[in-house]
Amino acid sequence: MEDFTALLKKHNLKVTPQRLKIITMLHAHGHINIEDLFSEIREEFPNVSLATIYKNIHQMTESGLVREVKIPSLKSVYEVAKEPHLHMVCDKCHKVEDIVLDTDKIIEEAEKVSGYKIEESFITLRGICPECRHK
Amino acid sequence: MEDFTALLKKHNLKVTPQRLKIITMLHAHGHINIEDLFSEIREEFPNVSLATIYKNIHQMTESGLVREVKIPSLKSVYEVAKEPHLHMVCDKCHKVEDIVLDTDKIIEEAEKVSGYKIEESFITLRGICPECRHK
DNA sequence: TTTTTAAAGGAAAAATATTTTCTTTTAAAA
DNA sequence: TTTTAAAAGAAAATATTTTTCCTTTAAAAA
Repeated sequence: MEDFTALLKKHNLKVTPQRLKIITMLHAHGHINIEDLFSEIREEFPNVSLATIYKNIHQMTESGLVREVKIPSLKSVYEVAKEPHLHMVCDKCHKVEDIVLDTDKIIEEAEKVSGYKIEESFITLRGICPECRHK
Repeated sequence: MEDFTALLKKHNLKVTPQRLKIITMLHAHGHINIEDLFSEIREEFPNVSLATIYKNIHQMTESGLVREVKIPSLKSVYEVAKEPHLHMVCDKCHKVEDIVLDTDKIIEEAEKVSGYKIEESFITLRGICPECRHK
Protein backbone atom coordinates (compact mmCIF):
# COMPACT_ATOMS: atom_id res chain seq x y z
CA MET A 1 0.00 0.00 0.00
CA GLU A 2 1.40 3.30 -1.07
CA ASP A 3 1.37 6.59 0.76
CA PHE A 4 -0.52 8.85 -1.61
CA THR A 5 -0.68 11.65 0.95
CA ALA A 6 3.09 11.88 0.95
CA LEU A 7 3.14 11.64 -2.82
CA LEU A 8 0.79 14.60 -3.18
CA LYS A 9 2.82 16.65 -0.69
CA LYS A 10 6.01 15.83 -2.53
CA HIS A 11 4.47 17.38 -5.60
CA ASN A 12 3.27 20.45 -3.68
CA LEU A 13 -0.36 19.55 -4.09
CA LYS A 14 -2.75 20.15 -1.24
CA VAL A 15 -4.10 16.89 0.13
CA THR A 16 -7.84 16.81 -0.50
CA PRO A 17 -10.22 13.85 -0.37
CA GLN A 18 -10.94 14.23 -4.09
CA ARG A 19 -7.28 14.17 -4.96
CA LEU A 20 -6.61 11.15 -2.81
CA LYS A 21 -9.48 9.39 -4.52
CA ILE A 22 -8.21 10.31 -7.98
CA ILE A 23 -4.72 9.06 -7.34
CA THR A 24 -6.00 5.95 -5.61
CA MET A 25 -8.14 5.16 -8.63
CA LEU A 26 -5.32 5.76 -11.08
CA HIS A 27 -3.14 3.43 -9.08
CA ALA A 28 -5.81 0.76 -8.71
CA HIS A 29 -6.71 0.71 -12.40
CA GLY A 30 -3.22 1.12 -13.74
CA HIS A 31 -4.74 3.02 -16.65
CA ILE A 32 -8.07 4.83 -16.76
CA ASN A 33 -9.70 7.42 -18.98
CA ILE A 34 -11.35 10.65 -17.83
CA GLU A 35 -14.88 9.40 -18.32
CA ASP A 36 -14.42 6.24 -16.27
CA LEU A 37 -12.47 8.12 -13.62
CA PHE A 38 -15.31 10.61 -13.28
CA SER A 39 -17.99 7.90 -13.05
CA GLU A 40 -16.14 5.99 -10.38
CA ILE A 41 -15.24 8.99 -8.30
CA ARG A 42 -18.81 10.19 -8.44
CA GLU A 43 -19.86 7.00 -6.66
CA GLU A 44 -18.00 8.16 -3.56
CA PHE A 45 -18.29 11.91 -4.16
CA PRO A 46 -21.68 12.44 -5.83
CA ASN A 47 -21.11 16.18 -6.15
CA VAL A 48 -17.66 16.04 -7.65
CA SER A 49 -17.38 18.21 -10.73
CA LEU A 50 -15.94 17.07 -14.02
CA ALA A 51 -13.95 20.30 -13.93
CA THR A 52 -12.29 19.09 -10.74
CA ILE A 53 -11.22 15.92 -12.50
CA TYR A 54 -9.83 17.82 -15.45
CA LYS A 55 -8.11 20.43 -13.29
CA ASN A 56 -6.50 17.80 -11.11
CA ILE A 57 -5.40 15.55 -13.93
CA HIS A 58 -3.88 18.60 -15.55
CA GLN A 59 -2.04 19.67 -12.39
CA MET A 60 -0.85 16.18 -11.65
CA THR A 61 0.40 15.81 -15.19
CA GLU A 62 2.17 19.16 -15.00
CA SER A 63 3.83 18.22 -11.74
CA GLY A 64 5.00 14.91 -13.15
CA LEU A 65 2.94 12.80 -10.77
CA VAL A 66 0.73 11.50 -13.54
CA ARG A 67 1.26 10.64 -17.20
CA GLU A 68 -1.13 10.82 -20.10
CA VAL A 69 -0.95 7.83 -22.41
CA LYS A 70 -2.24 8.44 -25.93
CA ILE A 71 -3.28 5.23 -27.60
CA PRO A 72 -4.29 4.82 -31.25
CA SER A 73 -8.05 4.41 -31.66
CA LEU A 74 -8.73 4.65 -27.91
CA LYS A 75 -9.31 7.57 -25.57
CA SER A 76 -6.31 8.81 -23.65
CA VAL A 77 -5.71 7.04 -20.37
CA TYR A 78 -3.79 8.23 -17.35
CA GLU A 79 -1.34 6.47 -15.07
CA VAL A 80 0.71 7.29 -11.99
CA ALA A 81 4.21 8.07 -13.24
CA LYS A 82 6.74 5.33 -12.63
CA GLU A 83 9.83 3.88 -14.25
CA PRO A 84 9.92 3.94 -18.07
CA HIS A 85 7.89 1.19 -19.67
CA LEU A 86 6.03 0.16 -22.82
CA HIS A 87 2.30 -0.15 -23.27
CA MET A 88 0.56 -3.24 -24.60
CA VAL A 89 -3.00 -2.81 -25.85
CA CYS A 90 -5.27 -5.74 -26.60
CA ASP A 91 -7.30 -5.42 -29.80
CA LYS A 92 -10.01 -7.66 -28.36
CA CYS A 93 -10.56 -6.62 -24.73
CA HIS A 94 -8.89 -3.21 -25.03
CA LYS A 95 -6.96 -3.53 -21.82
CA VAL A 96 -3.72 -1.62 -21.44
CA GLU A 97 -0.76 -3.22 -19.72
CA ASP A 98 2.75 -2.09 -18.88
CA ILE A 99 5.85 -4.06 -19.66
CA VAL A 100 9.41 -3.16 -18.82
CA LEU A 101 11.94 -3.77 -21.53
CA ASP A 102 15.41 -2.58 -22.30
CA THR A 103 15.09 -0.06 -25.14
CA ASP A 104 18.68 1.19 -25.17
CA LYS A 105 19.53 -0.52 -28.45
CA ILE A 106 16.68 0.93 -30.44
CA ILE A 107 17.11 4.40 -28.95
CA GLU A 108 20.78 4.37 -29.80
CA GLU A 109 20.01 3.21 -33.31
CA ALA A 110 17.37 5.94 -33.71
CA GLU A 111 19.81 8.60 -32.53
CA LYS A 112 22.33 7.41 -35.06
CA VAL A 113 19.87 7.37 -37.94
CA SER A 114 18.07 10.63 -37.12
CA GLY A 115 20.74 12.80 -35.56
CA TYR A 116 18.34 13.60 -32.71
CA LYS A 117 19.32 13.67 -29.06
CA ILE A 118 16.46 11.56 -27.71
CA GLU A 119 15.00 12.49 -24.33
CA GLU A 120 12.09 10.10 -24.02
CA SER A 121 10.40 7.27 -25.87
CA PHE A 122 6.74 6.37 -26.18
CA ILE A 123 6.11 2.86 -27.31
CA THR A 124 2.71 1.25 -27.67
CA LEU A 125 2.24 -2.21 -29.10
CA ARG A 126 -1.15 -3.52 -30.13
CA GLY A 127 -2.11 -7.14 -30.55
CA ILE A 128 -3.96 -9.92 -28.81
CA CYS A 129 -3.35 -10.59 -25.14
CA PRO A 130 -2.73 -14.14 -23.91
CA GLU A 131 -6.17 -14.34 -22.27
CA CYS A 132 -8.05 -13.38 -25.44
CA ARG A 133 -5.84 -15.58 -27.57
CA HIS A 134 -6.65 -18.68 -25.55
CA LYS A 135 -10.38 -18.10 -25.51
CA MET B 1 4.96 12.85 -58.33
CA GLU B 2 2.36 10.43 -57.11
CA ASP B 3 -0.95 9.58 -58.66
CA PHE B 4 -3.42 10.50 -55.97
CA THR B 5 -6.38 9.97 -58.27
CA ALA B 6 -5.46 6.33 -58.61
CA LEU B 7 -4.83 6.10 -54.89
CA LEU B 8 -8.32 7.38 -54.09
CA LYS B 9 -9.88 5.00 -56.59
CA LYS B 10 -7.96 2.11 -55.13
CA HIS B 11 -9.60 2.87 -51.81
CA ASN B 12 -13.07 3.18 -53.38
CA LEU B 13 -13.27 6.87 -52.70
CA LYS B 14 -14.84 9.15 -55.26
CA VAL B 15 -12.30 11.53 -56.73
CA THR B 16 -13.31 15.06 -55.76
CA PRO B 17 -11.22 18.23 -55.90
CA GLN B 18 -11.43 18.56 -52.11
CA ARG B 19 -10.17 15.04 -51.60
CA LEU B 20 -7.33 15.48 -54.02
CA LYS B 21 -6.34 18.63 -52.19
CA ILE B 22 -6.49 16.92 -48.80
CA ILE B 23 -4.33 14.04 -49.86
CA THR B 24 -1.92 16.32 -51.69
CA MET B 25 -1.53 18.43 -48.54
CA LEU B 26 -0.99 15.39 -46.34
CA HIS B 27 1.66 14.16 -48.70
CA ALA B 28 3.36 17.55 -49.02
CA HIS B 29 3.51 18.18 -45.27
CA GLY B 30 4.33 14.66 -44.24
CA HIS B 31 2.35 15.32 -41.06
CA ILE B 32 -0.37 17.90 -40.52
CA ASN B 33 -3.10 18.50 -37.96
CA ILE B 34 -6.77 19.14 -38.73
CA GLU B 35 -6.61 22.85 -37.98
CA ASP B 36 -3.67 23.52 -40.29
CA LEU B 37 -5.13 21.28 -42.96
CA PHE B 38 -8.39 23.21 -42.86
CA SER B 39 -6.64 26.62 -43.04
CA GLU B 40 -4.54 25.62 -45.99
CA ILE B 41 -7.32 23.98 -47.92
CA ARG B 42 -9.53 26.99 -47.37
CA GLU B 43 -7.00 29.08 -49.28
CA GLU B 44 -7.83 27.16 -52.44
CA PHE B 45 -11.42 26.23 -51.54
CA PRO B 46 -12.79 29.19 -49.54
CA ASN B 47 -16.13 27.46 -49.02
CA VAL B 48 -14.80 24.13 -47.85
CA SER B 49 -16.47 23.00 -44.65
CA LEU B 50 -14.63 21.76 -41.60
CA ALA B 51 -17.10 18.87 -41.64
CA THR B 52 -15.77 17.89 -45.06
CA ILE B 53 -12.26 17.75 -43.63
CA TYR B 54 -13.35 15.65 -40.68
CA LYS B 55 -15.52 13.35 -42.78
CA ASN B 56 -12.77 12.78 -45.31
CA ILE B 57 -10.02 12.25 -42.78
CA HIS B 58 -12.28 9.76 -41.06
CA GLN B 59 -13.05 7.90 -44.28
CA MET B 60 -9.46 7.88 -45.40
CA THR B 61 -8.38 6.59 -42.03
CA GLU B 62 -11.04 3.89 -42.13
CA SER B 63 -9.98 2.81 -45.60
CA GLY B 64 -6.34 2.63 -44.56
CA LEU B 65 -5.21 5.38 -46.90
CA VAL B 66 -4.36 7.72 -44.02
CA ARG B 67 -3.00 7.22 -40.53
CA GLU B 68 -3.61 9.26 -37.41
CA VAL B 69 -0.48 9.84 -35.35
CA LYS B 70 -1.09 10.63 -31.69
CA ILE B 71 1.80 12.49 -30.18
CA PRO B 72 2.25 13.32 -26.48
CA SER B 73 1.55 17.00 -25.75
CA LEU B 74 0.73 17.82 -29.38
CA LYS B 75 -2.44 17.61 -31.42
CA SER B 76 -2.91 14.52 -33.55
CA VAL B 77 -1.38 14.74 -36.98
CA TYR B 78 -2.25 12.74 -40.09
CA GLU B 79 -0.06 11.12 -42.71
CA VAL B 80 -0.53 9.15 -45.90
CA ALA B 81 -0.08 5.50 -44.92
CA LYS B 82 3.23 4.00 -45.97
CA GLU B 83 5.69 1.41 -44.80
CA PRO B 84 6.06 1.02 -41.01
CA HIS B 85 8.22 3.70 -39.40
CA LEU B 86 8.96 5.56 -36.17
CA HIS B 87 8.15 9.17 -35.39
CA MET B 88 10.69 11.66 -34.13
CA VAL B 89 9.33 14.82 -32.51
CA CYS B 90 11.51 17.82 -31.77
CA ASP B 91 10.92 19.44 -28.37
CA LYS B 92 12.07 22.78 -29.70
CA CYS B 93 10.56 23.26 -33.18
CA HIS B 94 7.85 20.57 -32.78
CA LYS B 95 8.42 19.08 -36.18
CA VAL B 96 7.55 15.45 -36.75
CA GLU B 97 9.78 13.25 -38.87
CA ASP B 98 9.69 9.63 -39.94
CA ILE B 99 12.57 7.26 -39.62
CA VAL B 100 12.71 3.66 -40.74
CA LEU B 101 14.33 1.27 -38.33
CA ASP B 102 14.34 -2.45 -37.82
CA THR B 103 12.14 -3.13 -34.79
CA ASP B 104 12.03 -6.91 -35.02
CA LYS B 105 14.23 -7.43 -31.98
CA ILE B 106 12.20 -5.32 -29.60
CA ILE B 107 8.88 -6.69 -30.89
CA GLU B 108 10.10 -10.23 -30.42
CA GLU B 109 11.32 -9.41 -26.93
CA ALA B 110 7.98 -7.76 -26.08
CA GLU B 111 6.06 -10.81 -27.32
CA LYS B 112 8.20 -13.02 -25.14
CA VAL B 113 7.78 -10.87 -22.03
CA SER B 114 4.06 -10.12 -22.45
CA GLY B 115 2.67 -13.21 -24.10
CA TYR B 116 0.90 -10.97 -26.65
CA LYS B 117 0.76 -11.66 -30.37
CA ILE B 118 1.78 -8.21 -31.56
CA GLU B 119 0.13 -6.87 -34.70
CA GLU B 120 1.48 -3.33 -34.88
CA SER B 121 3.84 -1.01 -33.08
CA PHE B 122 3.60 2.72 -32.47
CA ILE B 123 6.88 4.32 -31.55
CA THR B 124 7.39 8.02 -30.98
CA LEU B 125 10.67 9.44 -29.75
CA ARG B 126 10.99 12.99 -28.51
CA GLY B 127 14.18 14.98 -28.26
CA ILE B 128 16.09 17.72 -30.02
CA CYS B 129 16.54 17.61 -33.76
CA PRO B 130 19.97 18.19 -35.30
CA GLU B 131 18.97 21.64 -36.61
CA CYS B 132 17.80 22.91 -33.21
CA ARG B 133 20.77 21.35 -31.49
CA HIS B 134 23.27 23.19 -33.62
CA LYS B 135 21.60 26.57 -33.26
C1' DT C 1 -5.83 25.63 19.32
C1' DT C 2 -7.90 29.53 16.76
C1' DT C 3 -7.31 32.71 12.91
C1' DT C 4 -5.81 33.66 8.38
C1' DT C 5 -5.15 32.78 3.62
C1' DA C 6 -4.04 30.69 -0.53
C1' DA C 7 -5.53 26.97 -2.93
C1' DA C 8 -9.15 23.76 -4.27
C1' DG C 9 -13.93 22.44 -5.12
C1' DG C 10 -18.42 22.94 -7.43
C1' DA C 11 -21.72 24.96 -10.68
C1' DA C 12 -22.36 27.14 -14.67
C1' DA C 13 -20.87 29.19 -18.69
C1' DA C 14 -17.63 29.51 -22.30
C1' DA C 15 -14.55 27.81 -25.52
C1' DT C 16 -13.04 23.99 -28.49
C1' DA C 17 -13.47 19.99 -31.02
C1' DT C 18 -16.03 16.64 -33.52
C1' DT C 19 -20.17 14.57 -35.52
C1' DT C 20 -24.67 14.60 -37.47
C1' DT C 21 -28.42 16.15 -40.26
C1' DC C 22 -30.32 17.79 -44.25
C1' DT C 23 -30.34 19.95 -48.67
C1' DT C 24 -27.74 20.88 -52.88
C1' DT C 25 -24.18 19.58 -55.94
C1' DT C 26 -21.38 16.43 -58.55
C1' DA C 27 -18.53 12.30 -59.98
C1' DA C 28 -19.14 8.43 -62.34
C1' DA C 29 -22.06 4.48 -63.72
C1' DA C 30 -25.68 3.22 -66.84
C1' DT D 1 -26.93 12.24 -72.06
C1' DT D 2 -29.61 10.73 -68.06
C1' DT D 3 -29.52 8.60 -63.56
C1' DT D 4 -27.98 7.89 -59.02
C1' DA D 5 -25.29 7.23 -55.13
C1' DA D 6 -21.97 9.62 -52.83
C1' DA D 7 -19.89 13.95 -51.37
C1' DA D 8 -19.97 18.88 -50.25
C1' DG D 9 -21.55 22.68 -47.52
C1' DA D 10 -24.24 24.96 -43.87
C1' DA D 11 -26.07 24.67 -39.69
C1' DA D 12 -27.24 22.37 -35.68
C1' DA D 13 -26.15 18.98 -32.36
C1' DT D 14 -23.05 16.64 -29.41
C1' DA D 15 -18.83 15.94 -27.01
C1' DT D 16 -14.80 17.48 -24.75
C1' DT D 17 -12.08 20.62 -22.19
C1' DT D 18 -11.25 25.05 -19.97
C1' DT D 19 -12.52 29.13 -17.60
C1' DT D 20 -14.96 31.97 -14.38
C1' DC D 21 -16.68 33.04 -10.12
C1' DC D 22 -18.16 32.17 -5.72
C1' DT D 23 -17.90 28.97 -1.65
C1' DT D 24 -15.36 25.78 1.02
C1' DT D 25 -11.31 23.90 3.13
C1' DA D 26 -6.39 22.35 4.00
C1' DA D 27 -2.66 23.94 6.08
C1' DA D 28 0.37 27.85 7.47
C1' DA D 29 0.75 31.42 10.87
C1' DA D 30 -0.37 33.46 15.03
